[in-house]
Amino acid sequence: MGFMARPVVHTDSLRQDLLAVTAELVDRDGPARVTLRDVAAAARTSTTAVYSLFGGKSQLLAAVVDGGFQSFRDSQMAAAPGGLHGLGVAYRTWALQHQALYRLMFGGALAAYVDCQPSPEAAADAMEPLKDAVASAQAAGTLLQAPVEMVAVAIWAQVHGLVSLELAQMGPPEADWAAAYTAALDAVARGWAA
Amino acid sequence: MGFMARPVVHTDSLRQDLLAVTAELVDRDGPARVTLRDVAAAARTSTTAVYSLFGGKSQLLAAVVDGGFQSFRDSQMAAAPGGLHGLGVAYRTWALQHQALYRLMFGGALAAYVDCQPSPEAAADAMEPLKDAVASAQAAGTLLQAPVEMVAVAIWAQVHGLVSLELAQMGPPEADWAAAYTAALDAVARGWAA
DNA sequence: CTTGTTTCATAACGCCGTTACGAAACAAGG
DNA sequence: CCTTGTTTCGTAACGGCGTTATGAAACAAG
Repeated sequence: MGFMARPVVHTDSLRQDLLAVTAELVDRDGPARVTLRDVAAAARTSTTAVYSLFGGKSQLLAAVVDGGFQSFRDSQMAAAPGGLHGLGVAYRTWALQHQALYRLMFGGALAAYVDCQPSPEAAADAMEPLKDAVASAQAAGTLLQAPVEMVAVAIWAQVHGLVSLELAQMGPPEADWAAAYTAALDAVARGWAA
Repeated sequence: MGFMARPVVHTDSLRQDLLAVTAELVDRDGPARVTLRDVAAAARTSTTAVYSLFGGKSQLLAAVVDGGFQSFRDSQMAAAPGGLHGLGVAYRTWALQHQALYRLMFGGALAAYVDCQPSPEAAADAMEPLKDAVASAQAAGTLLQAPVEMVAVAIWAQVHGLVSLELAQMGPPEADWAAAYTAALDAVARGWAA
């Protein structure tokens, strides 16, 4: 009676390979055209690996989304010294550099095409640098005294809304999104000023 | 040699039936779970009708989205007398009353899960009441003098971003979205004031 | 080398969007 | 009235998807 048998190949290293490969395919072909067979082939394994390591396509995409939120949070933390303005600029920069991922992170959850909602903690963690900046500005007396979460979510919604419309190509076709973005950041600064 | 043969059943009336049925299914089950077979069965026809009347599932969903934008524009026009604040309130009201449709209209285009992008004119028409209100406020001297389209798209992005985050259930779990929404509307008014 | 046990790749299943085919439904001509 | 011709659409087949079941592969122990 043997205890262990066939050597394990569905290891955590393969798990991260699958994550990377999936993120790459999402970025190249868009979320809709990513199939488990392609993912498995690109990672030199079979579709079974996705099921033994993630549970299914939904969970795989959800994990990719979570990774996206972590990357996004890192970029926000790196931009934190720049204050609210720096965070806003970094937000759009990251989104434009990871368009397909951003679409999946927010559009996927919105459209509910796949139940690939991020773990709530991932989204909350990504918002923390913004909340800190809001609290700092309030402490410095430059920002209106209002519940931190409310101000933060409103500012987040402003930048997310602009990036979202820009990526969805809504709004006027010849829109100068960069100009609109900076103008909106200024308006936010004035609107929430103490 | 007969000219006309079998009576035509794939008429424009059936076309609108399909639109209504699809919108209903989208609203009940979400866009992901809508299948052509279900749509055809609910409209008492076959899937062929979708192809002869729309061209395929993508165009059917795109038509539903266009109808959504028309309905949304009507609601905005009805709220136009209320000025910018009235438009903002009506925006969220409509979105909450047509959640699945709103998700499809904006999330679908964002995630690119289906190429169901609205016709650019439909989205542009829906923004016209807002642009008019911006122009009026500028003429009245209560709003900052800046390109109308830029101000309008920024304001739209603010309300869209908040509604989008609320529907995607992002942000703090016990958030008071109504309060955040009105606070954001006030901040917008201050930020873009003349 | 055989046995036993675990692990994963292959193949099958059901459902989807899409398309090809043939029956259905009528106008005209004998 | 029946046959012919023409147009139209419902049915059935096809390829591809996510998912699942099955059996071969790969080793430890006896």
